[in-house]
Amino acid sequence: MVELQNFYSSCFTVDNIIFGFENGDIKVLLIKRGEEPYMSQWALPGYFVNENESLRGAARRVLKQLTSIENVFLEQIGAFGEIDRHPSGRVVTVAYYSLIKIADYQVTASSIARKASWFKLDEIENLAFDHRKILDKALNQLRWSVRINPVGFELLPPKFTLTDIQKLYETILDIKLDKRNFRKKILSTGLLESLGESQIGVAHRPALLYRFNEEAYNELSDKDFLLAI
Amino acid sequence: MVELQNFYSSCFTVDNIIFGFENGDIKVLLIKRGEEPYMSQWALPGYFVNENESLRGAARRVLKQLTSIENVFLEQIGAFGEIDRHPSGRVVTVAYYSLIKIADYQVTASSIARKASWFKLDEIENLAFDHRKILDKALNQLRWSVRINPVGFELLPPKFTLTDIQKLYETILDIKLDKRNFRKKILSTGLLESLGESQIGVAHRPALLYRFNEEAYNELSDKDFLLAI
DNA sequence: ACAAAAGTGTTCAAAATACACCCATGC
DNA sequence: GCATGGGTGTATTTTGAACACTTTTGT
Repeated sequence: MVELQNFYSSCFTVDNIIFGFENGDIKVLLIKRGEEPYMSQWALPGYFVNENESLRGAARRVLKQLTSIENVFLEQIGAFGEIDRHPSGRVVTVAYYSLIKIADYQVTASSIARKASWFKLDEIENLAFDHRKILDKALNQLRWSVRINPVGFELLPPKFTLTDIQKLYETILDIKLDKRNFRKKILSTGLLESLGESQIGVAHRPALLYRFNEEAYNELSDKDFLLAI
Repeated sequence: MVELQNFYSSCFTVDNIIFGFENGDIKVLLIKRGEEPYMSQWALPGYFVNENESLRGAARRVLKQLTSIENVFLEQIGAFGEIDRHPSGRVVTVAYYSLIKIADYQVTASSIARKASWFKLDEIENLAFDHRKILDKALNQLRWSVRINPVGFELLPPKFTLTDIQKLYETILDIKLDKRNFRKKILSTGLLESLGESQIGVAHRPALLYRFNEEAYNELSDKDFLLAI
C-alpha cells in the first residue's frame, strides 16, 4: 500500500464567495487580511481545512465565524490548484459561494480578519492570491445558476416586490428586462406567493409584497427547470 | 505567518472520468486497481498530485499514462473531500472529465492499473472509494454541458453523419428526438460543415458526412450559446 | 424485390416580444 | 398638483412540435 504520508507536502483551504444584494447592486463580502502573506490586502474569507471536517463543513465554519450565518445556500465553485498560487508553499483551495440576505446579518471582524465589508463588484480590484480569478468564476457560475434554479430568491429579504426581483435578475445577468413580460414569466412559475400586503411609506403607489413559495419549489426542482430569461 | 507545515496532514489526488461513445452507448473508462486499498476493484483512473504540477496538469498526466491520450477536452467536475472517503487517511480528490473518440486510442494498462476497459453505464456498479458519486456528478455535468457548449462533437470521429450526432444527443440526454426537427436545429447552428462525401459500403442509402466547424464555434462561443434540445 | 436507413416541408400550437397608459401614494 | 414607481393586456413574431413518404444502396 502507498504511504499517504509521502504525499503530505501540501494542504487545503476553503474560500468563500459571499454574495449579497443591496440597493440594486450585487455585493461581495471581503476581509482585510490580518496575517501574512498579503497582510492588509483584501481577500475572500477563507481558511485551512481541519482534519476532522469536510470541505463543505469547513466552508460553513468560515462563513459562520465571519457572519454568524448558518443554514444558507452554499455551492461549490471548484478547486484551484496552480503550483504557485500561495507564496509560501503548495496550497490548494476549494471555493464555495453562498447567497445571503445582507440585511439579516451583522458582519463581524474575527480572528481571521482585521475588517470585513461589502463591496460592489466594480469597487473590487487587487485581491490577494488568485482570488480575483476565483471571484470571476463564481460570478459566471452565479449567472448560470440563476437561470437553472431560482437561487435568486436567496438574496432577497423574506418579503419583496416584483420590482425587487426584476432588479435582481437585471443586475446579475446585466441585462434590461421588460416589466410586463418579466412579471408574466416569474408569476407563471408558481414560485411566488402574494402576501396580500403592500409596502408602506413609499412616495408612490405601494407595491404588493410577495414571498418565495418553498413547497412549490421542492415539487418543481426535480424536473429540470429552466427559467428562460 | 502561519506555518503551512502544521497543516500538512492530508494529500490530494485527481480522478478522471473519461467518456467515450461507441455503438450508440456512452462508455466510461475504468481501471482495475493494482494496489491497496480497494485492490482488484474497478475505479476511476486517478493518482496523487505531485508537488510540482497543477491539478489540471496532474489530470493530464494520469490520462496520458493510462491511455496515451493528449490534447483532449478536459474539464473540472469539482473537489470531493468527505473526511472518510479514503480508508487510510485524509485524501481530497479533484475530479476531471474528458471526452474522447474511442476509436482513436488504444487503452493500455500501466503501473497504476492492472487492467483498463470501457464500460457501458448500466454495467457499472460497486466502484472503489466514492467514485460512484463522482461519476454521477460527472454525468450530470455532461448533460448540462452538452446543451451549453457543443461538447458532444468531441466524442465523435472527425467525419460523422447527422444520425450519429442525433444518436449521441439521444444517448447523453436519454431522450428521443424527431429526426427532421433535430436536423433543422443542429444545422441552423452553423457548426456543421458538409464534406460532400458519403458513407460507403452500407446496406442502405449512404448518408452525407459532416465535420465540426471550429472557426464557427470560436465565433459563437463568446455569446452565450444554448442549444435548446 | 426487399430491407434498412437517409433525406426532406408543412401545418399548428405555444412562447417570446414589443409596446403605452392609468393608478396610488408622499410631499 | 406633481413626481415617483406600480400595475395591467393585446397583437405580432418567432420558435417548437407533430407528422409520412420517397430515395439510395446492398444483398
